[in-house]
Amino acid sequence: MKEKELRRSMAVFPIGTVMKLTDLTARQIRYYEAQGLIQPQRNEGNRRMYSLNDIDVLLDIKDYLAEGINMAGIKHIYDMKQREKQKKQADLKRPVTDADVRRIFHDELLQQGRLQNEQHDAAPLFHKHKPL
Amino acid sequence: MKEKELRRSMAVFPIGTVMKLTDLTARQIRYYEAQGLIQPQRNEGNRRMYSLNDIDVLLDIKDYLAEGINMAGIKHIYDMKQREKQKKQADLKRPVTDADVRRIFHDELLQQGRLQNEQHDAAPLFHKHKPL
DNA sequence: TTGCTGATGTTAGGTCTTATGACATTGCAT
DNA sequence: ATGCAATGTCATAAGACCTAACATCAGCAA
Repeated sequence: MKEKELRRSMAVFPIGTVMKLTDLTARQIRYYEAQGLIQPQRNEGNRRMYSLNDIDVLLDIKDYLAEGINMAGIKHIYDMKQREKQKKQADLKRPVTDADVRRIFHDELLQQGRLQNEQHDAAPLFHKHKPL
Repeated sequence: MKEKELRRSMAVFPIGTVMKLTDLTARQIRYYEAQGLIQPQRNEGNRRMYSLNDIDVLLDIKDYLAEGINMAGIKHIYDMKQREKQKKQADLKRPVTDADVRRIFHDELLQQGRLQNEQHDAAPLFHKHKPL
């Protein structure tokens, strides 16, 4: 599985190809990058080069936007995914100590607090269409 | 399997990416195209766009050349592959008749004749390194 | 309504990449 | 030595992409 991941993270597509594969404009793709949702590589000539993973993220963003979730919400979702990934990595690398258990509990409580108070943050989580 | 084939034949890579993935020069890649070994698509701006299949072929060409086989030999190999593929397709579509058997025999005999007389053709089959 | 903000469109000027065609080079094979 | 196969190199033109700035337009707040 390691080689597959590597292939999926190889930066091989210029923005023109990504535009066709995702049906997004260059403006949108660069904007999502500016929002920190993707981090394409650059080639020697300073041109953005995207991986299959990048394309997956862009397609997900499209879906989320279509569902009415705004950038702030999408960023939140990716922050969560990031945290989950890190947690899994850590879990694989060393046994869980009592201190870990306390920390995890603490983190989770913090997380719940954040979610409940979302509307007080910089931007609302939901937007436009499909009101809940 | 149909979708996978489709993906492998999608023209998504510009020549710069292909150069890196295959470690061939643009000159070489275009030359192999001129020899009919690959048929990359063109985008609206007339730029060559390559598929994963194209890249496979290019990597194979590299190997064949490293083995000392020249263009003529490589073309021959790809002609054979082409014929095999067509034969398989045909076999799947209809039962084999006596006429088919005769034709196949005939073709194979012709093929053998060509191989034996290769040195009388335009170019020799083998080349440089690794003499047999 | 008025004004602000988020997401995207559009444009301009500059740089990088690719296309084509020609000529040069290198190594075999005759 | 000659010829051909495979590749290098160069010039010119055109296409793709970059950054930065300003424009638009819908939704929301005051």
